[in-house]
Amino acid sequence: MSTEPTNPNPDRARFRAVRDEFVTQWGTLGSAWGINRTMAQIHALLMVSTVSLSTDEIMEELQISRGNAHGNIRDLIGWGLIRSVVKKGERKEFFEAEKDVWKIFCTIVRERKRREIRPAIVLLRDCIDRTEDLDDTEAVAFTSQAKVLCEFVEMADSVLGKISKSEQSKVLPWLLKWMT
Amino acid sequence: MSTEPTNPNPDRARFRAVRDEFVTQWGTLGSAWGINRTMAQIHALLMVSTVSLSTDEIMEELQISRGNAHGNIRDLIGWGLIRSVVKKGERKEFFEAEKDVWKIFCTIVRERKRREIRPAIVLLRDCIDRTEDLDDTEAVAFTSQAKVLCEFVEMADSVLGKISKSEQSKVLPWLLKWMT
DNA sequence: CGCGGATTTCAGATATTACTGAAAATACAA
DNA sequence: TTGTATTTTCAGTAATATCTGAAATCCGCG
Repeated sequence: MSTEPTNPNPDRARFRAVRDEFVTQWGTLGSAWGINRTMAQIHALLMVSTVSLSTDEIMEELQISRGNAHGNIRDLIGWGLIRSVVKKGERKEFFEAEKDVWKIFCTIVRERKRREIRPAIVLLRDCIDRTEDLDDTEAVAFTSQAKVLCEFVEMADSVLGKISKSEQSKVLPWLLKWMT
Repeated sequence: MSTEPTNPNPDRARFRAVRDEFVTQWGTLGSAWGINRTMAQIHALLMVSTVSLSTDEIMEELQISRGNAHGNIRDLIGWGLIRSVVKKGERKEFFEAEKDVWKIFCTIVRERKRREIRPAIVLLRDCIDRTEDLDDTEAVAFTSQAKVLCEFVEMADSVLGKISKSEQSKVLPWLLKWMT
């Protein structure tokens, strides 16, 4: 007899390994986009989970503390990327992620617009307001560049707004057609 | 007579104050997008500067060390957002930023595609490959979600590729028209 | 060569961000 | 109300990312 116990379910083990790698790597990718690694991991985990998970299950899967899990779960709810669901007969909260990629995309776009694009516009407008009346060469160039940037960001803001308010069924085919 | 010396050039002082705030805030915004604060600040500084700046001038303006300035300047060159220029009669390097917003946008899109979108596609394809043959319910759901994500990211990749290869003069008016 | 200004490197210091874990607060059933 | 499961908070700790500054290297010039 072998000293190595035979793996009782190699398929399941393989699935777990791949899923874990996905969750881990998704976390890494998230940090490149300014998203907290753990938050991206929890999101990834819930996106590919068929059932809703409790805080304890998330803690166990990702080997993280309660406080960490809790905070990041709340943040994800704040972003609108996951929601809490009540299971009958269960006292604790369970969480599930939106699975529809288009909806996920629109949610992220909306939140980024609100949290980062808007503040950029406010900053640029303010810079323009406070330098428009100056006539020093440097100042004029500054104001002019700020205006160009501002117009661009404002345009991006409205385009993203339009897209995120559209139906997937209207935008996607149309994008695909335009892409050829 | 006043103890406060009269400011010799209030306009210039105001301009400096606004520009400094712009540079600082742009750095903050950058970090929300996963960009090193100092790198974003150097980029901001060069974007609104009418003249090219040396490493020493950048160090002075942002009050940072030589090593810090140097590394971030190299990174910006790596992104293609700034370039070094030689001034005749000067031994040291000077740097200037691309000022055209559309070009800046396309450069960032191209680099993000290469550095972050492509790796995501590789990850997703790999996850799909390694789970496609499994028939456990969980695994099937995982593969299916990975496929949906992958298709979406691939589509985003091509759309962004198309846009960043287009002429501003072709895309912008067209976007504006579509937006109304 | 050898000098001197400019650039590059990198080990150690610092700052920032994220995480832990236990205590406090809360919610709910009996 | 009281006991218990669950959630929330947060001070302290850890991990990571960033920065400093001095030494090493590079490079054009006489």
